[in-house]
Amino acid sequence: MCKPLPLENNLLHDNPQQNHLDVTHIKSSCATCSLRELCLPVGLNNQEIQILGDVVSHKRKVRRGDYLHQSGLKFQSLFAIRSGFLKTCVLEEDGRQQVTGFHMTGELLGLDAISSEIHTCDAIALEDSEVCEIPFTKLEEISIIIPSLMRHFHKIMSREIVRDHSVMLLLGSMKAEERLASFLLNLSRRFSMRGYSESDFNLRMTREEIGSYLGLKLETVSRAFSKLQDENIITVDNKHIQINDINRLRIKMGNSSCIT
Amino acid sequence: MCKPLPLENNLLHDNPQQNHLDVTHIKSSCATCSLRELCLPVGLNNQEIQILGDVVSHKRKVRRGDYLHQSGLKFQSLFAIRSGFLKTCVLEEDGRQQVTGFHMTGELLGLDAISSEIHTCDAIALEDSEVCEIPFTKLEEISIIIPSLMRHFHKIMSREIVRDHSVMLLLGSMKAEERLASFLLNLSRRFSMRGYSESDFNLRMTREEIGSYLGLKLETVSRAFSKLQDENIITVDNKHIQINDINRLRIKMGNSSCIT
DNA sequence: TATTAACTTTGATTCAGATCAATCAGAGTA
DNA sequence: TACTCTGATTGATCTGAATCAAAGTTAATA
Repeated sequence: MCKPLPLENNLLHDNPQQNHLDVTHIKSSCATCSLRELCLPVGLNNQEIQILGDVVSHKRKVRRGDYLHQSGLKFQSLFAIRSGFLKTCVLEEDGRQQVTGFHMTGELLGLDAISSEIHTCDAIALEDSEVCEIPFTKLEEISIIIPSLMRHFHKIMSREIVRDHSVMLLLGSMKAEERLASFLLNLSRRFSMRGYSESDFNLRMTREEIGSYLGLKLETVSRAFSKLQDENIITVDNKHIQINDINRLRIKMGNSSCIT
Repeated sequence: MCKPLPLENNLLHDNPQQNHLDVTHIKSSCATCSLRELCLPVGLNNQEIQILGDVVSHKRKVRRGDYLHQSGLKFQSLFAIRSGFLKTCVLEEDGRQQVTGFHMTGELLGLDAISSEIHTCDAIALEDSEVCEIPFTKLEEISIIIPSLMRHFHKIMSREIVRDHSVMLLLGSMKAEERLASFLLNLSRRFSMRGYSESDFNLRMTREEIGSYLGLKLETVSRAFSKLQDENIITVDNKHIQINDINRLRIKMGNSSCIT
């Protein structure tokens, strides 16, 4: 545990090249553990790490199926995922629901709640997970003391906006199979960044949840899986996915016939 | 000109109640003009206004059809819209395009570019517009001096994330007519917040651009307009829209028969 | 003002994905 | 071991939106 993984949506990376600081001097308590992920490559000195450590101290476990936070509740803290896998979803009064994201180690949850100080979506663990709670007021306070942290935080928020835009592109202009290909490639890349196989992984979510995220019905998701398997691009065994030909999968995503 | 409008996605409003500061002492140069929108209700003192004023000094005009910024170019500044109307859109190598938003007075553009310091989308004026350029590095610098400004900036970024999530909900789970209803209600509210009629306005964008934003083809958009007109909910005369029954329009948006 | 180009509407047809339905597989649980 | 429940697959059918096509309208420009 506590290995310094390369992560994509965390407070950790400004850019990948800055990834080599020696932090072996940090005691490996669990709080500090996530701290390493949070502050590592921002280039903090010991004193700054100490300051940040006082903020990011509270750890929390979320069992599979439980809420990390719920829409409508007061916002206090951001959550940095230490381990596990969660989904976020918004839902309307009329019961309409939309999965807005799947989140894994190193990613930061709760950004949407900053504006109104009330959570606007639910975060639910898809497997037993661990998060570090980061009281937001305190984070803002120390941002003033540690400008590089502030800068990094801004980048994380911005990255979330970019991600959302690419989901909008997907939902607005891709066909079912293209959406699934895009989804698998995204997961693949994120697993790979964390040191796991990019071509062999287990899905944590159901077909229905994938469908919600991709704007498709579960049957359509299932059919798209089968289609990709028939073409020998992937191998599907329930939740276990193997990517046999990642290039062809990329082509599946890209070559829209409808270049409207 | 330079009237202090109530705006939704700007540096101005923390919440609507804070809207009554006397800023008549500020000289009404055009830069300061946008400044009033930018800093007003964050509760800054004169000295702080001065500091901010030095940052938000450069004004820029964008003629209809011109780019404010283009995907791929280096990011330097955020842009606060002083007047006019713009669209932002992302496009893939394969020509796929997606309008990610329509933006009006008081809104802030360029947030997506903070993460990579390169613009990830195009911003194009749909009518002659004026923006204030805000060098981002400087904004971050003065955020350290003026914490309430930083806090406000975080809320703006967060609000953009919330907005994107609601577009994802729209694209992922609404039918054509519901999407259009939702779109019109959103415009209506935003015009209304700026002191314009909520029930009578002119669209700045084409059916095709609406379609791109809503994940529909232009013909479908046109048909949805006609349908709403046939039901006497709205009156459509090309780009001129009148909402005759805003409640029924709300129902159109909400009562999905497909509560899956 | 005439001419052209861009945009909008409407109709006919097609098709991708939703819906309905049945079966199957796997994970718990009694 | 059987039983139940949830989730996945596959087939048949239906439907909303895309596509194709043809006018009609508006705005831009000479």
